Amino acid sequence: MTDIPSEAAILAWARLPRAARIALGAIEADLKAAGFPPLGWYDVLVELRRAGKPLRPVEIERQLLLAQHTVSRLLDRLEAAGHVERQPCEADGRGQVIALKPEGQALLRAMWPAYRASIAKHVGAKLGSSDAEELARLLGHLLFEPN
Amino acid sequence: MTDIPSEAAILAWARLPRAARIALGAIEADLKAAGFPPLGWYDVLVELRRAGKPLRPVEIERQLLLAQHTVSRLLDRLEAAGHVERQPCEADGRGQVIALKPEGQALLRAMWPAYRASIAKHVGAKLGSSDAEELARLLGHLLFEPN
DNA sequence: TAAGATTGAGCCGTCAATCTTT
DNA sequence: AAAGATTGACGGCTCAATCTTA
Repeated sequence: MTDIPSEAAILAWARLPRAARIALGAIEADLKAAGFPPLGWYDVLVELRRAGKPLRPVEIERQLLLAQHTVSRLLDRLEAAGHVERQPCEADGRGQVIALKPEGQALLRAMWPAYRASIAKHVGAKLGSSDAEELARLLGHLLFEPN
Repeated sequence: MTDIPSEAAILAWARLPRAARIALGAIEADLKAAGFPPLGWYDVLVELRRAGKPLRPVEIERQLLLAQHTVSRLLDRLEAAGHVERQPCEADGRGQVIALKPEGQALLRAMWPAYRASIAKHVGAKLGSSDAEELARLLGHLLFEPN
């Protein structure tokens, strides 16, 4: 494996964080204007809902590809806002388990229509549907290829 | 234009910030391990070198798609580290002009081999060259399509 | 020793306000 | 009024250390 990336790889790399920052900024601005919290909250809550049961913080970390301390502080805020609850973990005394509260479920339901519309506006409208599929596929390579 | 994005658009959106965060984190970790500063520094310096002349902060903002205050603080650090110099702007008394110093040029030259190798490892190695081209093209849609 | 999780300190980006010049 | 740029206060992420249990 060479140390010299192709020109195409360099260009793709240069655009990747920029495109992510622009889209994320635009979508978060929409949500904020509608009175909603940052997307990190949504990501955690939706993960809990998908699981259908309380999760360990370490499971959330792996799913969202976030660092331990980042998740820990995110959970601080979510708990303070009443969306989740930390419970002792029966299976492992070191750990805890994070339970989704009804308030968190309600937040997910309230946010989704605005979030969905913002995705349509800032992502969907800029890509044909075959382009969107292709983009998802290529990003998947970056996410799932082993180092 | 609909408020309902396609499933493909939703998936592409979900992966975009995650892929960017993973790649950025991995590349910055490599650079940091080699004793180099964050990539934001490189981005600003390379923009100044490409221009071949001092730039206004507002030009840097537009090129890097960053906010005014973000660039202002980045320039604080770059100036404190001796890589750039703020000069008064002759054409517009409100503004300034940012000049690249030899130390900044030297940092660019020193960083590039490590940076390039890290791009190859974390981006190039995960995409075939036609995939890299395609990814760059699709990200371009997200970046350059009007709102 | 290693793994799950938290915490204090510090850095960086953001918000809102401000200043100067156009 | 509007545009370029900066600044104090603050929120959130990161680093390194720490604690507890496996």
